[in-house]
Amino acid sequence: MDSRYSPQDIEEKWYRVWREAGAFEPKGTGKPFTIVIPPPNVTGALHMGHALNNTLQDVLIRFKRLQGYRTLWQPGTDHAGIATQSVVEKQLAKEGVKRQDLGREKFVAKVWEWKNEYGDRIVNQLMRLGFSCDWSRLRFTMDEGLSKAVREVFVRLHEDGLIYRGTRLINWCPKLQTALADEEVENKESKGFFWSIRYPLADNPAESITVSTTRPETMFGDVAVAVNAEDERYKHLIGKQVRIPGTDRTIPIITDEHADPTKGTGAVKITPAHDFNDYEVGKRHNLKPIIAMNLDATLNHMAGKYQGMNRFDARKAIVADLETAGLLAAVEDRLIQLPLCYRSGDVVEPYLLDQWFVDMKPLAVPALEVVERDETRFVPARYTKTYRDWLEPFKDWCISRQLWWGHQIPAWYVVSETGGARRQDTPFVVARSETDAQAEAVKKYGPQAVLVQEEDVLDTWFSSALWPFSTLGWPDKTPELEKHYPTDVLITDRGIIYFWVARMIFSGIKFLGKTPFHTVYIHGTILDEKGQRMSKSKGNGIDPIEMIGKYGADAVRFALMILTTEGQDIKLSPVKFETGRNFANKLWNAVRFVLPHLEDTASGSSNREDLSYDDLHLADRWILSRLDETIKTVTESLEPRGADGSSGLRFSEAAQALYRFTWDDFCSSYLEIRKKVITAEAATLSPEGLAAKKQAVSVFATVIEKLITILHPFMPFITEEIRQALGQKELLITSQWPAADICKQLGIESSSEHDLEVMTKLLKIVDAIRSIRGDYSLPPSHALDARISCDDEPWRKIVEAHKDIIDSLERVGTVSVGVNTAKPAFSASGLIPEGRLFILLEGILDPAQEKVRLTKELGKAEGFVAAQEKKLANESFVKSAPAEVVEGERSKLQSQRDKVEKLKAALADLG
RNA sequence: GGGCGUUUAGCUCAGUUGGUUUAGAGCAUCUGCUUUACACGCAGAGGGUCGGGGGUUCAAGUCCCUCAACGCCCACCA
Repeated sequence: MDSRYSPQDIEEKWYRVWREAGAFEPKGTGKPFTIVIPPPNVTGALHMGHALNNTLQDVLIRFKRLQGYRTLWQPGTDHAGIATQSVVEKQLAKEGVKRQDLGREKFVAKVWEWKNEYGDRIVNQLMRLGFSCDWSRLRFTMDEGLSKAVREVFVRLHEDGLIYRGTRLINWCPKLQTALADEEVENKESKGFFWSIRYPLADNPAESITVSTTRPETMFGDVAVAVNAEDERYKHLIGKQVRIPGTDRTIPIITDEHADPTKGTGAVKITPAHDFNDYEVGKRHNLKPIIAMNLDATLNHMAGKYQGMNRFDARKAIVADLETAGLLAAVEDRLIQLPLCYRSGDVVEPYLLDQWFVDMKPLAVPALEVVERDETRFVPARYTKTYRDWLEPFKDWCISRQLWWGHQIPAWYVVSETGGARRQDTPFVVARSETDAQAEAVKKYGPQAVLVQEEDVLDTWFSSALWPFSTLGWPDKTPELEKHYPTDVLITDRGIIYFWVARMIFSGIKFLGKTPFHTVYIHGTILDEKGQRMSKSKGNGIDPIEMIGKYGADAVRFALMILTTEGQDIKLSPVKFETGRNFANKLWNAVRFVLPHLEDTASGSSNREDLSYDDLHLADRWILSRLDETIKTVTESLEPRGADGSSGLRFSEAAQALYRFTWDDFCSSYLEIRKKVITAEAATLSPEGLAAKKQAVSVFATVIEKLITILHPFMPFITEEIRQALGQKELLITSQWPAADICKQLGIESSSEHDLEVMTKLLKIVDAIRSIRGDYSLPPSHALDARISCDDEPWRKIVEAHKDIIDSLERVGTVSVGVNTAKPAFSASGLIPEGRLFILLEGILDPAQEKVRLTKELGKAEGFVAAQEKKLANESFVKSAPAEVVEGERSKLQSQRDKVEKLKAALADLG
């Protein structure tokens, strides 16, 4: 074994072994535990967000697998409608080809080609991190099975009257030429203008009403001017007609509550086809909307001379013309919220169009209830509010997209009913297949019915919403569905609570009658070291694959886990992975150190049954009880939902417990104490010595075996490698999670508290010696003579019995242990529990320095005593605080008083 | 405009239901180490009074109010 752990050598090997062993597949008759992966886009490349998100899932899955659950981590990818279509379009553009040149069928074939060629990239990248997804069950949202689920859901929702087609004002992306859902629009603040325009009265052009707008180019779609009924300024104008400048068209002045007298001029133009508020106003007043724009965001025939101009050029031209005509009353700078398409970044136009919608209220109500009833819980809990606030307004979901890549809507227009053409009033049938559609159309409209399928595809999120059950085979009744739905925990980021989480919950309830997961864990966002989001355009991303190459997959995983505290964003920089790498190296070396002795005593974990309480050294008992504590902490921290209903998923806490135990307790203390015994040359030992060595090695083997098991979810590769090095044949990944009962088994439990106490005190003696060594900058080569003075005989006996612990942790020449011994000349004093410590420093001791050191400590102790005395002198404290708290404070005071006395004595001794 | 989060050593962060820590860790800094598992290491040390202000309480980093800074999300661009 090399002194440096080289992850590169073993990661690929173990991943292959695990896969060949089928270790990732659900097995056995244990209780199922299921996680569905948030499917990455097929176009995606692995980023740190994926690394974090999936490491969390893998930690849980491996933990539960070791606990004996029948685990399924269901993987897959998302077809990502717009994103994927854009990628392929861009690629074609390089060859000078437009998708329209190819036609729909050929273009879609091209996208499939692209998917088949590059779609596995992200999957392969996920594998590099060791993720134990059941890859044999890899799914894609456009697979035949999942598409079947999509059609089934569409048909059923339609049958239930929850899907309808209608003309509504929707968000239109002119660049992508498709409708968008509300959540797909991002508002961004931007500089703009607020123009006030005079609309002359029809019957008296000398008089006018001034309206204010940020979008003058929509004026050709105006159908009214609204004022507030209470607004004195305009009362005399209500009911009159005004002429839209540049046209002959006149519109009425109406009253509506929407007109706010405090905003602008108080009079507002009403453009129902191009503004969401105006749309509502128009409905209230029965005003027919007028569309003034084409789908490519150029003005249409309503705009007269501006026809054909794009919206931004037209705006400039119109404003200039108004100014010339003297109709521009005012111009004001203004910050406006520009609605942008989340994919293309183009300015979204509200547009009146025929689209398909899902009626949300009947679906949302039960989805709110499961959260109310705690059947699904958000961690952190605050996201419950985010979820609720989004669902509660019950806004219908626009699900149709004018794209080619996606699930084509399973609706067929009976064009034969409208003269062979598809018109707005053409009837349609919705069915699971074209054959079914045909049959139904024939039944309804006769044998001459001619069908044309709806061209629109469904919103990508429509299929992702079904992910927890479509991936398991629904609508078929598969064994997987039977066992693994509902799933357990969903782990994702806050960005897709609306898009995805909410929709999975209502879909799961609607079609399977149960919420799809009991816990939704929302992790933080990975930021760069300055706290900015990582993005391609900023170029501030950290590539996980590069980090794996540099530090190893285990190091990347471990660092991310130690940084994951509930819901907190993570400021990341490459140096953070050093923690993980160093930790792996530490563990590696501990094993490397003891391994030869495991072999030469043949006391590997296989024949450990001879471990018995009587033979155990104090350090053995101590490390075993620390191990039990660590097992308990890690187990409880990882549990998603404790028996008492408490939330676990404290990843950082678990990782830190493992780190501390391994580094501080196991390596720094335990191994150092037992080093001599463990490494003693077997051939030179007496029978007793050999037995002691075997004991020590057995304890080491026991601890390391349990330790690598509970560490395995975090660092799967190195732990599997160590397991094999220990001579175990069975794979660690499918072994057993340990119970925190080793001490109990060995009969240590009854005395463990005392052991812990003694050990802690002994370690404090070592600390005191080391502290003096440090203060005098004495190198380890300088062996110290230590005199330990105990306050009483029983304690002296214990210290005497465990002198070897002190000796092994600190280079001492002689250690003598007495009771109330006098301070030797030329010695430095140290404070230890139930005693005093003297280090002989003849020729080294600097009384002045010693005085400074002791005085400083005395000051601290005296300050504490004063504070404690004051506290305990406070009658209301003694009266109101619980007895044990008061008692605790009293004993603290006592021990500090003791300390003060000893320090004073030490100072007096200095002379 | 509304909602949420953050503010604790130079930096990055822990700190459960207020009281066993006179505030912890890692990194960085300083000192001493070729101690034969590990310099991706060992030992020691310095460094915060917990954003500001007010309040509740015997007791507050921990609860309440308020102010400030930073960040995120949502909101009809009249």
